[in-house]
Amino acid sequence: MTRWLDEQEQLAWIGLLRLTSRLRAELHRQLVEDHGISLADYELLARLNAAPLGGLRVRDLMETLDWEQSRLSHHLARMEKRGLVERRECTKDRRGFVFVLTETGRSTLERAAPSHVEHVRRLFLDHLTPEQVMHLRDLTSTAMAGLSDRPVG
Amino acid sequence: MTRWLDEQEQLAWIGLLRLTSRLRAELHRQLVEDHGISLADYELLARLNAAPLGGLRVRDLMETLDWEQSRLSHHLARMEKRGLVERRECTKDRRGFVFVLTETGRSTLERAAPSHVEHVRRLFLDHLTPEQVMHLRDLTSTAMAGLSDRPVG
DNA sequence: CAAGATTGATCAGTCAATCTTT
DNA sequence: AAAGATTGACTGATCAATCTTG
Repeated sequence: MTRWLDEQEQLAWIGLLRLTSRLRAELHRQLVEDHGISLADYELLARLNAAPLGGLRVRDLMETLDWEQSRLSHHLARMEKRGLVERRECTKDRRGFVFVLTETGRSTLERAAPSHVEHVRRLFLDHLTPEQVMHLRDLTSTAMAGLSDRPVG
Repeated sequence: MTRWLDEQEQLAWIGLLRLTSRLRAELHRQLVEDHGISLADYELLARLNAAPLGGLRVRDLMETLDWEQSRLSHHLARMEKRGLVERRECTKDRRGFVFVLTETGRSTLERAAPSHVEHVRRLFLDHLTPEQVMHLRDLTSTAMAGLSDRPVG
């Protein structure tokens, strides 16, 4: 009864898992060695930087990063200690906090970004045709949508 | 000078990272809840099971899983304690070890596999067209090749 | 009580050092 | 010395419990 994966499906699926874990590992190493921040740090800094007013609530960060609440909370606490982000109390809703980049956080991101993006290209995007990039964009957006609106069970 | 990612490239790249981390998380949770094993456990059991004689050396597991040596070593030690795999000394090369599935390991895998594969389909593959699956297979294989034979620096 | 978020315990992954056999 | 693999210490992620405000 089980609809097992045929060889092509297996190649696609296992390949996807292996590819992304290798890419993450390489990009992580590069960031740690060259800029002293982890890939997770980078992603968080980048989201804060892209935010309209340079700050986001924990709730919003959770959604854009797709992290668990406690992971985010622990991570923000560590980054705060390291002086990369700053915590501010929420004016409207005193349950929440807004996190903003510090000057150190912003300059670290600005120094790291060019080489990081260059690595993303060299390790990955440069090996694809423009059509493949467009296919990938469609595929990820379709698949993410499929993941979100599936039945509760 | 930096070749920044345009909007389409960003959607493809960020989408890929988010998609795979969500898929991993969901599949992991399902395996833990339903079968008491992690996604990492599953992958390791599956590789051992697919091996010609039901066993593999640590070195070979490292390559097919793309894990660090010490991660694999720690993981194998834990799985050995839980009775999922069994360690055997290598006859030809006494530096190495061969790991094989125990009866428990094999039956755990056999119970977990159908629902796991079903989840991979429902969460991911079912949302794609057959063409998209073939594109993904090509893309991952191209990208993995590109990752491997890049210059040393 | 629900929503926003933190805390502490525990477990998995990584790095550097080590041990044994070739 | 190099290859195959393990170990211990440290960092990061997850789970359940908790705290505070709405």
